[in-house]
Amino acid sequence: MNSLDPQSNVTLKDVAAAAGVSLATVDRVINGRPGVSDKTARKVNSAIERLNFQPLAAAAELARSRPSRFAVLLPGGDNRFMKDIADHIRAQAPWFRARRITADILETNVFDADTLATELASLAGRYEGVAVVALDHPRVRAAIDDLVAGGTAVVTLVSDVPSSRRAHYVGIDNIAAGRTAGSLIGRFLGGRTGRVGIVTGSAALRDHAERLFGFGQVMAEEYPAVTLLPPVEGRDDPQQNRALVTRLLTDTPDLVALYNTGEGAAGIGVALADAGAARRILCVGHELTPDSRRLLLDGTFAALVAQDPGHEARSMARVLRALVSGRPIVPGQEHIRVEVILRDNLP
Amino acid sequence: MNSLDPQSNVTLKDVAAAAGVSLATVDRVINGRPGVSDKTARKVNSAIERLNFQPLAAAAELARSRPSRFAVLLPGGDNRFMKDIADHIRAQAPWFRARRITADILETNVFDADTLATELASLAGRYEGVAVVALDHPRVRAAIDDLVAGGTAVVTLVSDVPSSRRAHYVGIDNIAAGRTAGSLIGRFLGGRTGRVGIVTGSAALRDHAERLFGFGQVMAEEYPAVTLLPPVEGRDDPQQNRALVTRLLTDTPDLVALYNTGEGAAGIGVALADAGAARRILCVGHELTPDSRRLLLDGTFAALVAQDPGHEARSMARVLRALVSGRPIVPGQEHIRVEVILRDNLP
DNA sequence: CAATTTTTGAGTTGCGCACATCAAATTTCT
DNA sequence: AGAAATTTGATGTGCGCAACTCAAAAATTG
Repeated sequence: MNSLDPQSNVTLKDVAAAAGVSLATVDRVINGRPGVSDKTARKVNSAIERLNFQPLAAAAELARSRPSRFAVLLPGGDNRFMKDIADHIRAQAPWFRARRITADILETNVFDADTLATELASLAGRYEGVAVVALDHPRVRAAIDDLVAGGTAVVTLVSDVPSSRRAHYVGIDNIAAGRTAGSLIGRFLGGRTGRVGIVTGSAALRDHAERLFGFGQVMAEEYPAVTLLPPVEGRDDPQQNRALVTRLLTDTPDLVALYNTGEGAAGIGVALADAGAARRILCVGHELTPDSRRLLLDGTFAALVAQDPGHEARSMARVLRALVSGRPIVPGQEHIRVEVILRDNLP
Repeated sequence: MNSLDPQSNVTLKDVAAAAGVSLATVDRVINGRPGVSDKTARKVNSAIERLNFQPLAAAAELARSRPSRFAVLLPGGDNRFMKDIADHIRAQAPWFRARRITADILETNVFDADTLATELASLAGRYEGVAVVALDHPRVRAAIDDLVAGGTAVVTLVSDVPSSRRAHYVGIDNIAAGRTAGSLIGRFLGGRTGRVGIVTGSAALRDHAERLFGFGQVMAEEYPAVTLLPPVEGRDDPQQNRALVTRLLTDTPDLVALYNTGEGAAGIGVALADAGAARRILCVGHELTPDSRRLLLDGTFAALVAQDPGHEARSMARVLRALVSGRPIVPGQEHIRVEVILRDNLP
């Protein structure tokens, strides 16, 4: 038998007794208050180690009881994936409430660096924690760094700004996601040759760009017999995507596959259906939405590479809380997976 | 702007005032204590609704403060996946400790219904919550039902006993997992025909049997040109698997793919390497272990269908806690996904 | 109507910790 | 040495709720 945590009734009082000091001193050490000599601090810390003291989360929370304020900055517009994230954050309401956290979901134009940077700057001092779907741009990076310098915990969401001082990135490795899409297309083609069309939202978005990069990497390395067409930009808009794919289909007789790095799968579905090519062209896209789900079920898309917006919403909340209240982050738990969704493992 | 939880300082006192009753009465209603008339109970409940009262988790926990005891019954032996789960449960120690939960990890022979049933019966009264990797057998089901009848919260882990009264199943849909493996093999074969070998642990295990079922379903429906060989049982043992696969390779000239429903991938890898067929035969297996990871990286396996043991360990803990302390379960969060792992999206 | 039962109020205690305050002890400086 | 600064102790309060007890009020009964 393997007993976890046999007897952990170790309280601050026990620590104080073991260290031969008063409760007040233990409190000073633990909460980093001034006025403790190094010697006593060491005594206390060693007692904590020795007794394996672990503060009771409930009591600490209750006693602290100053509510934390979080802000989540999401792109406006009608991006379905972002709406899903927002919904999952709202679904967390009980979790937030029980922890005395208020979360404001703010919409903004994340595609404009100035707007985003200004918006970020306006949050300083008003929030303890900020999550942002960020554009990777020097001005945005500076705004993030300023927030961090001001004592605000900042995490990036879905799209990262690696060079900034953000404490954490909640999202997937988009290069790996692109590689995964590439491997799926390469494998599914099973030796067939021809051209592969690429529909992307915008090359200016870091996540899309990284997916393209990973995709190109794998195709070049593993499937050199397949030719990649230059990416066409549809801004994640179904109408534009439809027009672009229709043109691809007429211009490219030997088109064998399509890779969509972003949203707007519905437009691709319509274009393929119109051309009667729905199940002849191999399609792989990203993110699970009502549209992409439908196209996966009817066989238009062979697979989706996705990230779980619910997991991201919860991970964001946990990480921000951990950051502002100085508690540990369970490793592994916050790793967002690159998921492969076929018709058969649809959640 | 979308503010979550604008001002939720609603406490029991507020509810009492709003309902025009005393704190004691509110407490009686909320905690189901006797001695409250229907009329007052309704008044209180409506006040709770109206004010959107949500008990502060921390305070409730602190006040309750009777430690909960959980038991986790895992199969003994050297199953790597089970060891991973155990490790992830141990990694939860701080989480458990902070919530005054003690968890005992018990090993037993889950393959023997009598042993397992006896073991389960012995837990009655000693634990508030039990998680068990269960064999689907009438005697085991009866033991689970007895535990539940005695007031113990029971969840099944990894392998379910659907007909029992367990409150929850923490694990994947194994039929979907088998279907996913089937689709991967079918797609990856890309029109090639031939025979597919199946290596299974034991047909007596519900999870393996369900995977076989799902796999067979997809292959029959979607890829009728491919012939499935009868499954061979290797008991998840690398040695046996090696021998079985070696025989398959010599006996079946037109073997094009292998499906392993369980563990022991290492044995398959050795057999394939010995026969020089490592990257010629398409292999799909289950679960991510050091062995399967290696074989995925070196190209022997094309894909793995997996479940996240860390997620399962955490989900089990959350669900048990929710069950014993009557708190809500966040839907979605406890759904264990059927993951597809390629070389490119290895975690 | 009185006697009983049921329902409600009022209050206390404690969970373990954070965060004060004030006084006492100790060390450091002049 | 005395004065000043630093370090420590003692003690209290409150966070919001659970879980009691005991008495008072109301409703039900004979």
